Amino acid sequence: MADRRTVILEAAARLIARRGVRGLRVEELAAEAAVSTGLIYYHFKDRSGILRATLEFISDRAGRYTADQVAEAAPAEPRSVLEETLLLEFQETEMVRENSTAWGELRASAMFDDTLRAGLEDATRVWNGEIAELIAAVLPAVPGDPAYASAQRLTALVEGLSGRWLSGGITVEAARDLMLDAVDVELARLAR
Amino acid sequence: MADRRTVILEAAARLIARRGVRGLRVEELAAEAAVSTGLIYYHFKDRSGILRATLEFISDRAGRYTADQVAEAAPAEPRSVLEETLLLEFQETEMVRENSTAWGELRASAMFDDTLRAGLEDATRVWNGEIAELIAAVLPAVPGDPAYASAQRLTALVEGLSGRWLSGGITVEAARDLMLDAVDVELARLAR
DNA sequence: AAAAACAAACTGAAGTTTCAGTCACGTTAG
DNA sequence: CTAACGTGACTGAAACTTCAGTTTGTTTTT
Repeated sequence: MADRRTVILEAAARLIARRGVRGLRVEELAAEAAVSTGLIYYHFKDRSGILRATLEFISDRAGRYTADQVAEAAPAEPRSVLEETLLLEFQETEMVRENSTAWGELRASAMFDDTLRAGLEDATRVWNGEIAELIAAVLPAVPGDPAYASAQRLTALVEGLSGRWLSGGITVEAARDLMLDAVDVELARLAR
Repeated sequence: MADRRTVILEAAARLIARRGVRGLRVEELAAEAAVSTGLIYYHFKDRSGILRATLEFISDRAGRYTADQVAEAAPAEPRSVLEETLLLEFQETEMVRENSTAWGELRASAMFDDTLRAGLEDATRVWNGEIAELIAAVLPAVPGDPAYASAQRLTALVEGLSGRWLSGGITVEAARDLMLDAVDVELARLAR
């Protein structure tokens, strides 16, 4: 098993997904990680330190699983790579749900906690960049700027749709359909 | 001045926008509304009752200010009515920022609080319906279903972009530009 | 028209619970 | 040996909720 620090972070991600940042109790985190509260303060300065570290942990993990799954798949046309990558965020698996929920929570928390903003922005920029590159792979003729704008819209839409999915407003399937159409719409526009 | 119950709700919206749902303290709410803590429990059963009532209050108010501002404006082409309506959510005014922030907070909270979901879904459905109608006004030939799907994408995008705006990721101007292009993209697709 | 009864709105301090953070004291690996 | 790792009971402040009682306004009685 991973070292205790990692165990704590995994537990934090799980708990944030289940109860939200607002509902994260240090004592409960200790129980979930099967660890003492003292150890948590040994590894992380304070509650907000836990959150910051968890954000980093989650975005690392998200980056890893998207990269993995895309690499795993048979070499496909650029377009379906783009679609698959965006759709990875809409799956009924524990890890995706966990990551998405926690991500949404941290995004929401960042509105009131400056210390979270920097990390969130970096992660968002990286994500936008990845999507922009995938778009460029589909339409090499398109200059970078419009592609990046499309990427911003698509990733923002992922977040918006995730919010609705996770708060019970729509099903994963509906979210996937809406997302696919959005890709279609954006590419058609860029191709013009 | 409005009755005390309303005063409390206005104060709650202000405070949620300033400190977040998690940061809402009943005592602070009492102070902000210039009211005793007891009165809050007199009008709302408990803390979560405050949140539920505030959600309702906010979505009513949002409905009102969009309707008002659109009605106020000189009769315009349907297309710009649609654009204006969506852009109303991206303004650097106190009330819009307040509504958007509080809305985002409540959406996030709904992921973990079932009692908030119903209200949120209703409000979302109404909003989608309004946008779908505006789309139909621009393109009367388009059947309702695709128009509603476009509306869903556009409102989800509003939420996604709002999240980024309010957590400092992008400026209002950037959000507005991205939004306008999204309208363009969606309409172009529907017109096909 | 004055008094009495009643109800709704409201107060603020006290009771209770919850929770982040600490500390004195083990345990283990190098 | 010792430094890093780890424990869990404890603390104090802060927060939610309750409640006994006051004020204000309305209705009924005499």
